[in-house]
Amino acid sequence: MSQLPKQPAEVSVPTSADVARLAGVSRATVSYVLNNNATVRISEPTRHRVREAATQLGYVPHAAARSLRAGHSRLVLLPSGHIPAGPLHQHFFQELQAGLRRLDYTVVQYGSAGLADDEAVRAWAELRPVAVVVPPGITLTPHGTEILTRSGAKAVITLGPEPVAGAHGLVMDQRQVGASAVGHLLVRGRRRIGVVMPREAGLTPFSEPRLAGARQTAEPAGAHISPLPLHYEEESAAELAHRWPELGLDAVFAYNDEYAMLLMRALQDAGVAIPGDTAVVGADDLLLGRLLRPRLSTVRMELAMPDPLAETIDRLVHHPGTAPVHHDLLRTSAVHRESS
Amino acid sequence: MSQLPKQPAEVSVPTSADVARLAGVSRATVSYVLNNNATVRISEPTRHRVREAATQLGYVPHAAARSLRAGHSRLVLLPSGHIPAGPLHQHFFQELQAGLRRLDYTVVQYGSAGLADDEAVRAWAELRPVAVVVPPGITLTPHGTEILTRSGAKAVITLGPEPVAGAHGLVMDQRQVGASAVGHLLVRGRRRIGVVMPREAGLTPFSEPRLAGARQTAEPAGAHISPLPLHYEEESAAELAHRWPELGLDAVFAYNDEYAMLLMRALQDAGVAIPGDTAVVGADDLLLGRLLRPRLSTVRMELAMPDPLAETIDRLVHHPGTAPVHHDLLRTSAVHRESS
DNA sequence: TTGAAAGCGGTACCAT
DNA sequence: ATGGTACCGCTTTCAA
Repeated sequence: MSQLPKQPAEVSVPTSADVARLAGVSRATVSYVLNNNATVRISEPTRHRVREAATQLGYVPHAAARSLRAGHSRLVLLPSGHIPAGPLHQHFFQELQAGLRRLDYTVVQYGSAGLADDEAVRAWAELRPVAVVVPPGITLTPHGTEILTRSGAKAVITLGPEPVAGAHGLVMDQRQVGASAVGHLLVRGRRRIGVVMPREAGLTPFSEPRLAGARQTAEPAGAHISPLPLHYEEESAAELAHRWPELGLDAVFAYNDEYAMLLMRALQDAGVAIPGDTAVVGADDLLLGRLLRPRLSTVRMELAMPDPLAETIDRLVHHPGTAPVHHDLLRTSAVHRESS
Repeated sequence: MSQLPKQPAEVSVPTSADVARLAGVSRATVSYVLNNNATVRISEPTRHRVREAATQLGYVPHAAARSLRAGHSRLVLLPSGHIPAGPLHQHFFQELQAGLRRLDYTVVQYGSAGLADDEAVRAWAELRPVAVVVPPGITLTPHGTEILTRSGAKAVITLGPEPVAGAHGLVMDQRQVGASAVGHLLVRGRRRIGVVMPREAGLTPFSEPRLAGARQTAEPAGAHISPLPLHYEEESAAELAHRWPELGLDAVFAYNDEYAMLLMRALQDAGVAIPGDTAVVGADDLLLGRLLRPRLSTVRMELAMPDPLAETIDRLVHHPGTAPVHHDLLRTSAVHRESS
């Protein structure tokens, strides 16, 4: 059983020609058998000999050669950025990936951190993906879209907050998050609202739109929004809590539950009553937020239809002519607990 | 400026032949120029014309064709499983990826969730990666290793708790985590120690070794270990906390900080004094654990040398003969706060 | 039922 | 300083 072959380093990779030779047939026949080609009839004994030879050699077809010949790949590229992917996204991609694999696509994540926009796009294009799904936090320019389509991508899909010219946009409008949070706070009578802006790099693509959404919602109600830069560190939170009185805020939307928990603890330590003096709202509906006292109010987010998305991609691949689709994936709702 | 070309759907992808035609040279020359081939001298005007033509057509080389010809790729494959990747791993991979890219490798994550072991391995092998880095939680059999090396992989590296025959093992021995936690508890005089076992699927590759490490450390000290199955849900924790008195434990290692926070809250709500009645230790050293009262004791984990790992891989690629390396990446240390 | 051969997009040797 | 061309591994007509 699989005793490691201590060959002199240079083990040559078996090709379909090797299989053919061993089975005593032509490469064509090997291809027919291994791909179960229905348009051609191969005798059972031959099929058997070919299969036998293949497993004996440990033959694995060469994807590059195959798709080179075919003129197209079934590769779906999923660039990933520097953003620490939260459980929500991870789950979403997991589903998407499963759905695409069911449709017989090869899904691959390509880490693009540290590449300039167009470098990254070129790198993706070299792989000749049939579809590219760009998550929020990675910027795709119209020019980038063009490079991709010109290199054969049938579907280019952005998940960012803004539709990109030429690409199909499945929008995740982060503004909704800010809007839900602030809406909730307004209903509960708050008017002077802080919005935490994480200082951590890479989060701006999320925090800026959330702030914008907060502003849009606050304005008509005559409420006031103050951005509050914050590091994800105890000292930073303590410092912010320290000057809380002079800020004169009666509520804060803390970007997400983690920043909310951090800030809430600091505020409590500084003697600020929650929700008495200041209401606190997070986002993500983490389990941990429910363990705090008071329990953390939050904005719950759901990503609709990862699976239909797989089918949408499949449709786009087959009918590339289609006009860009724009869809909103994000569903948000405020969850009232005790901190607001 | 990049007005979207509303072509009748079938835009043909430009090849090096197209570039050659437009520049009025041969394909060979195009290759020389675009790859800055030093072994051949091309006149400046020609170089210019070629570059001009390439950009004008939006030419991007075809990676598959290139590596088919070259006989090898520079692809490093990084299978990813169903396990919710924590920040520690994400950071580690980020670094590894950056390091490898600096060495001019193409790094790609391949989601293998829902594939049987050998299906997955075949799928990887089809891509003819030059190296494969298998994270913990994904099982690689010796047979799988053989398939990969036979298909041309020069370096197969496992990050799991157990070295795999034939592969280079960069071990992350999760037992250390349990050992550190229990060691800490023993020093503080605890003897009847519970170990939380998450019921969530996919965590067993981590939880089992941690339990084993706990047992190994407890035994010589005459301490007793009780596994405690727990769902990551408030009800499950409450239920466990409810029968805490009858368990007669004076300490618990809660798998990680998240489970620890969950359990600690439930215990407090059930009237169990922490650390008076029961000491609690988590793992991961999350910031959030420091916000609890009492502050959560934890096991800090560090993944040594992601960057040297990139260079190790590079070396392995160049000198494949090398005997399997086995190395321990994980550094753990207990951090005493207030919950123990 | 099977085989011979062309060709996918690049690269690199050998001529010119 | 350039061009012609064989070849990488695989699929797919077309012939036999």
